[in-house]
Amino acid sequence: MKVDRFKKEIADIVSREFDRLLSDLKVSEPELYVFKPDLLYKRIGTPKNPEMGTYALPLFELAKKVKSNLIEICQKLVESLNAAVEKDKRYSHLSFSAVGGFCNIKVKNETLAETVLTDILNKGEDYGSSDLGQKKKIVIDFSSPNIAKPFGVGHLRSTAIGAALHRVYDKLGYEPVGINHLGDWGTQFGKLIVAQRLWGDEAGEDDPIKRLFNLYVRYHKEEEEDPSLSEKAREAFKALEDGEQDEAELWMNFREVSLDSFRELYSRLNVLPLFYELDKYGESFYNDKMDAAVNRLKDAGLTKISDGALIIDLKKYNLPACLLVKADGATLYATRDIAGILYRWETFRFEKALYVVGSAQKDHFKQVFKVIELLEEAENTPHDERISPRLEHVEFGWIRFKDQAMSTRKGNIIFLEEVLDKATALAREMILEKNPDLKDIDRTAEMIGVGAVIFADLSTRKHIDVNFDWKAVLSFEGETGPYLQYTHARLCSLLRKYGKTIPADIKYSVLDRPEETRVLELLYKFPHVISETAETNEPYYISLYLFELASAFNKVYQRKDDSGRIIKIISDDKSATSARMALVKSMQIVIREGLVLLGIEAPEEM
RNA sequence: GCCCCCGUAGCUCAGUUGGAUAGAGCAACGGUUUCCUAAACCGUGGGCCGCAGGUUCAAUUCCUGCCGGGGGUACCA
Repeated sequence: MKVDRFKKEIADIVSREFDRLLSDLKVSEPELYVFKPDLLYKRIGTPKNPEMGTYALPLFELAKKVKSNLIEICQKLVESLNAAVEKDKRYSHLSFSAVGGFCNIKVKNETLAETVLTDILNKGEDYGSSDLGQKKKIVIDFSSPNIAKPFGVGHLRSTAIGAALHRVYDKLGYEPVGINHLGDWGTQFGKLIVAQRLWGDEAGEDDPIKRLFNLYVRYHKEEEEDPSLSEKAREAFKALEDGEQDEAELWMNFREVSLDSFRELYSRLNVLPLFYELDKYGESFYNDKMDAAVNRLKDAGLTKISDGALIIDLKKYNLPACLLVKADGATLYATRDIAGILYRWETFRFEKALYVVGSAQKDHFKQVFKVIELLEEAENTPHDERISPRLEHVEFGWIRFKDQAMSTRKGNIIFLEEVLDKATALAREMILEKNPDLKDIDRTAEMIGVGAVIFADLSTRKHIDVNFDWKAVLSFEGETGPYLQYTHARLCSLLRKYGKTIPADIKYSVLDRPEETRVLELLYKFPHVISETAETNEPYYISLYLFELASAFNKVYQRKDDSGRIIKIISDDKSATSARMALVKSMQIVIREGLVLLGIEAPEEM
C-alpha cells in the first residue's frame, strides 16, 4: 500500500491534538480511533464536493462515543488544529475547517503543486513506479485461447486484463511471468481431426483459421444428425493421446496455424512481449506431468474411485467432487491445472499466481485450489512454503452478444480481428476528415482503433457481464480510448508549441484555480491508483482514473474568463506560462504512462 | 434443489470498502471556435439506488427474506 504523505501528516497531527484536547478521555476510551494515527489514516476520505477541501474526516462516531455535541467538538478540534499548524512549520500547508460533522482539510495549493509537479518532472515515466515487489515473481495465467478456433472478442477480456496486470506488477517492482495456457489439448481435437478427414477438401476459405472454424461448426451441426460422429471423435483423440503419427501431424498443423495467427493478433494488442515462451505452456505441455501429480494426490490419501472415475471428494467444503481421471482413463482440465500449479511452483517459486479466467470457472478454481490446500495439509508442508495461499482466480464476466452467450460451437462469434479492423478503418476515416495532413495516417489509425477496443473492454468492472455493443466499441467520443489519446495529443501539441524545456524555478502559486487544483490532486493520486489496481487486480481503476484526469485537464484547457474568452495555457505572462507548462508536461507523462499500462499507445498527433 | 454474481437516469456504467445535495459517458435539446487539435468544452431535461424488513448518529453501500436476470452444479474447457 502506497502511503499518502499528506494523509499521514493529517492523521499524525489530528491524533496529537486529540491527545491533548481529550486527554482525560483517553483513559475511559483508549480504543477510540482518533487517538491512533493508523486508524485515523483509514478514516480520512475525500469530500463529495472538492471545493470543501482535499480531505475530510467525519466525526459523528466520535461525538457519539464521548457523548458531546457534534458541532461543538468539531469546532473545537478545528480551532486547536489551526492553532497547532500555525506553530508547527512542518504542517503549515494544512488548514482545517468545520462543516456539519466533518472536519475538512485543505492542502495549500502551492505545496501540492510543488510536491506533485517536481516529483513527476524528476521521475518522468518512472512516476508511480516502486520497488515494492522486490523482484518477486507473479505468475499471470491469461488470454489462453483455444487452438484451432478463432480468437473471439470473448478472449479479449482475459488478454487485456491479464496484460494490464502484468504491466502494473512490473511497474511495482515485481517480476511478472505471463503464461498463456493455450487450449491445445482435449476432445475438441478429436472432433477437428474427424472433420478434417471428412470435409477438409471441401472447406474452401483461404484463411486457415477460418477454415478450421468452419470445420468445427460443421462438425457440431452434423453431429446432431449423426451421433456416431462423437464416437469417432473420441477415438481420434485417443489415438492422438496414444501418439499415433497421423493424428499427431494433424494436431501439430492445427497448432502452428493457430499460433501464427495468435502472434499477429497479440502483436496488434501490444501484448506479445508479455508472454513467457508463448508456445510452450499450453495444456499439452502437462501431458507427461499429470501422472506424477495424480500419484502424489493418491499417496496423500485424498483420492477415491467413484463410478469408475478417480475423484477427490470435496463435499465437506460445499464443492462438487474434483474429477481427476475419467472412467476411460483420460484426464481432465482440472488434472492439467493441478499439474500446472505444481510445475509452476517448482519452476518459478512465485509470490502469487493469478488466473485471469472467466467467472464461469469459479467453482473449478475453488476445487483446484482446495485440492492443493488439502495436499499441502496432508504432506505437512511448512506454512511459508505453501502454494495454496498464493493462488488467486481473477475472474471476470462474460461478453455477451445481443443477450446471448457467444458460442464457438454454434458459430455465433465475433472475431476480434474483425473488430480491430473495423475500429481502425473508422479511425482512419476520422483522421482523413479532421487531420488529413497527418504524417503516419495508417499507423495512427491502428493505434486509435486498437486503443478504442481495449479501452472499451477495460472500462467496466471486470466481474460484471458485458454486452458487446458495436456502437460503444466504435465510439470515439466521451469515455473512450480515443478521448484519452486525443487529450494526450493535445498536450503534446502544447509542448511542441512551447518549444522550450520547463524552467526549474517555477512560481507554483499561480496554479490556484479550482480546475488546476483538481488536476494536481489527480496527478498526486496516480501512484495510489496503481497500487490499488495491484491490490484488487482490477485494471479498470486505471481506466476510470485516466478518464477523470483527462476530463479535468480539458476543463483547464478550455476554461474562460469573465468575458467569455479562453484563458490560454501559453501566454505573454511568463511565470504563469511556465507553471502551466509544468502542469502540461506532468499531465502528458502521467496520461501516457497510464495508457501504456492499459496496453494503449499514445500518439503525439492525431 | 443448492452455490456464486448482478439489479442505480431512456441506454452503458461509476459511486473511493458506512458519510455531506447519488455522479459520468451515450442518446435528446441549446450554446461555445477571427481556432494552444471542437475526437473538446459549457448548459438543460431525465432517479421509489429491484421490493420489504433489520443494524447504525448515518445505508446505494452491511445483514435477512422476496422478486427479476445471468452463471455453476463430476466424466467438455
